[in-house]
Amino acid sequence: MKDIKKLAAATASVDDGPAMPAMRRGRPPKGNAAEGRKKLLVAAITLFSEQGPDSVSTRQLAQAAGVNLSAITYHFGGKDALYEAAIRQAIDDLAPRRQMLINYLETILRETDGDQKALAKAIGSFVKAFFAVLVKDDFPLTTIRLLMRELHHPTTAFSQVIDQHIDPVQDAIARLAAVATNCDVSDPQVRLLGLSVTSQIFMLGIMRPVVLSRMGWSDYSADNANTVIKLTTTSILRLLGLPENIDRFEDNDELSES
Amino acid sequence: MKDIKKLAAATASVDDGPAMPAMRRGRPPKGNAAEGRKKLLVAAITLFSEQGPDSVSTRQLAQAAGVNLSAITYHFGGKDALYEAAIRQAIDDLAPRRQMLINYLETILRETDGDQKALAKAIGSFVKAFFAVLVKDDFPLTTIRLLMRELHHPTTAFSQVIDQHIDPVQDAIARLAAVATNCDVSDPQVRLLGLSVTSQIFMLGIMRPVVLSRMGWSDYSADNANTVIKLTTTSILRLLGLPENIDRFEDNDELSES
DNA sequence: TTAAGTTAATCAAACGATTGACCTAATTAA
DNA sequence: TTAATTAGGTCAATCGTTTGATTAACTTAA
Repeated sequence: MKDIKKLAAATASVDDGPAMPAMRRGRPPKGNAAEGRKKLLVAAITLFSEQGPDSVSTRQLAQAAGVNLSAITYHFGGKDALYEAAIRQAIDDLAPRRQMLINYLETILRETDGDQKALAKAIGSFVKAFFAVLVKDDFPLTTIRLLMRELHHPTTAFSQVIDQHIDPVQDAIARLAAVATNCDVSDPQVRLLGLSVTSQIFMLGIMRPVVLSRMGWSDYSADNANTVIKLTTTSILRLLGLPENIDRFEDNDELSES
Repeated sequence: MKDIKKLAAATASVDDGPAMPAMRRGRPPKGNAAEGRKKLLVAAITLFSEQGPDSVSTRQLAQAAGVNLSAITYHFGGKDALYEAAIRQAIDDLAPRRQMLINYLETILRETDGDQKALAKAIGSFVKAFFAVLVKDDFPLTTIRLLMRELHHPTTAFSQVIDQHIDPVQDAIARLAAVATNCDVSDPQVRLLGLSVTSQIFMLGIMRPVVLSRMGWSDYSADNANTVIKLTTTSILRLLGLPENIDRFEDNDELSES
């Protein structure tokens, strides 16, 4: 009975979607173990960065990963567990860049050493450099979007993202804000200011459709990026109460002629 | 056959969930027509403000509205159509407040008439008044959240929200930003600045879990609100390049009207 | 032999939508 | 005036899909 069914099914072969390199069966050789697991994590980061666990189906995940449906249960135990693993993976993937960012900010603080003017200039350079990195092809936009989504729609993974990604970065930003505003790092206003400054950049991503619509843009490329960088630099310096007389604003801001 | 089934079902009576006032049958009297429609819209605004159409089921909507499942199809044609109707309703519900906000901003512009110092003071008062309104019980937080969600995860209703809610308000803010920075309203920088200023307020809502976690708060009440208002006021004035002379504490705003 | 992993088939639950029976105010016809 | 009809709406039951998860058979390196 069963054998008949199986045979029939074996010859059936419906659609396989996009031609995938056909997962090899059997036990994997020592070196490349749990390959399906990795493929699932990559697919999960991509899909969950756009849609949230409720709106992404296990079948979508499996197909995107080129993996059998049951691999999710086998490797992670279920969809929700896969989501948490993806968050964890995202945090780890970002570790090098996170550390670089923190080091950069610490370096600025160390090298400007309280000189407001120098600090302002360094931050201006930083914003420019940050956006330059942001538009590069290898910038992990998707991974970051996943974490942002988790922060916006918290699940059980929330505190992990806060503890291991947000807090370290925000602490560094707060230290910088403290120096800029001549306040103590422990001052609540300084922490909040750090978030304000950060939101100046992230607002462009979070409210992207609104910004593009308002500006009449279709993306952030070329000239549009320059407009954004110019304003963001000014905004951040102003938020921090730093002088902004550097290379920019040759036009009508400081000297009101009318 | 069928009659037997129906009778059996009639006496079955499983669970009805929370005790609802039991929708009356028959044709409604002239005055109160389409009552179920209205109840569905209210429930839709509430549920869709938190979860997005994909994650809210028709059964959830029907139960929250105290209405039969098929009422959704009957009144709107389907879940997606109900979502669009809810967006439309939200836009209409916000019309009075939207107009008041725009009028308020226009009044500020008219009455300060280019005086930067007066403008700064008026904006300071505005922020204070805005937050005062924000925390009142009748403030339509849920309705606004629905529109924000649509902007963040655009569907077919996106352009409606932009055209009828965002653009009018942002245009008014841009006019104010133009005066504050001595630029032309058509200047892209001014439009972007308007969005920056707005995001200073909305960031508190969008990134609420992050802000609360970073600040060690459980909500925005009392002292926490004061901290927020203080920083937001300063931030907005700085973003607009306006003087922040004002004594932020124990200063009575001229418009105590709410 | 076992350990590690893949695969098609299958399951119960939940999903959006539809149906036909039912109910009553309003309208029309006799 | 009253009886029939229609308009507007509710309701339980049901349909076909999709969902997340499980299973048993299969495959190959260790």
